[in-house]
Amino acid sequence: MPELPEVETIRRQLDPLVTGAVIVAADSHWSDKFTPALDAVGATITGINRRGKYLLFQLDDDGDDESDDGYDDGYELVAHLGMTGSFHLEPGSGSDPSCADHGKHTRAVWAFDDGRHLVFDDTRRFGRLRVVPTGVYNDIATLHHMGPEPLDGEFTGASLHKAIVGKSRSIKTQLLSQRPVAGVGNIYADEALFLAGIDPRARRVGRERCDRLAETVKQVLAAGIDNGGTTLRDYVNAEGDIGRNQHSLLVYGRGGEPCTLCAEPLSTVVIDARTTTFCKNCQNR
DNA sequence: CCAGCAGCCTGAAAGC
DNA sequence: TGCTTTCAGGCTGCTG
Repeated sequence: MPELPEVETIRRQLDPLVTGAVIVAADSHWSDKFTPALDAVGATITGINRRGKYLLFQLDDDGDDESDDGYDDGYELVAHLGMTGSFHLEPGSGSDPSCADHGKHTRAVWAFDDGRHLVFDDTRRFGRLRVVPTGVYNDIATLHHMGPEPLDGEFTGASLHKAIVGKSRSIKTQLLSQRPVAGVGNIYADEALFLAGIDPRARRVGRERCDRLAETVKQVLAAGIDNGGTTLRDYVNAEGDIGRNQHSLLVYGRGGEPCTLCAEPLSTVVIDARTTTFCKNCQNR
């Protein structure tokens, strides 16, 4: 389940390898979640950015701006990995890409002018692809309303508090909404709430606790990146390797095990259909 | 506008 | 040649 650290790990690996490549052909799974892959044909990849859990492949549409459509800044291939998405490159695969020639769960393939293929696999098909004018996210609701990047300085206890004050949903639900802060998923939400001493079911979190939570969100995401992401089931980076951060998790997936702070058994509850692990003793509502 | 929830997906694991 | 049920969950789109 790729969250910000996993997506950032992939971005860092892929960016130097695909920058400058020209997409000469593409193929995709029939679902309209993936057919937008074909819209990138003809473009040159000028780099990869990331916003929250979304990868943003920057596309230069070859200088053909005669249409004067107001989108001189080019386009972006927006990719969300969903639960099980992954990217990798295959060398020298030719200019006639076909998903069927790759893995059983390959959902999109882009052929480059040098013969390499960029391959997107996604077993459960929770991922999505779109090509949009750069920065125009009106049709991608979560991206359009995305909160600040957690590691770039804009995200603070004050901004977190401002984003959640007056809302009645649990703090964990709000973190997962991507609106108070970008890129936090189930694993890192549980970890950050544990370190901040906040019960994930809490519906009122004051300013001081927001200060703590903002710090622990940054802490767990930065550690996740340093460790190359968390692999519990499916996640692999662009080189096919698993992450190492699963060895650093303090609560996620450890229901029933002793809390590392007080040794009481960790509790498991379901919040919004997501398994949630926390310590009733160390985390307060 | 917000809160809540069904639906999308497949394979691994558990249950019988 | 085991079948069935449960579980994992990010996001979309609908309802109230």
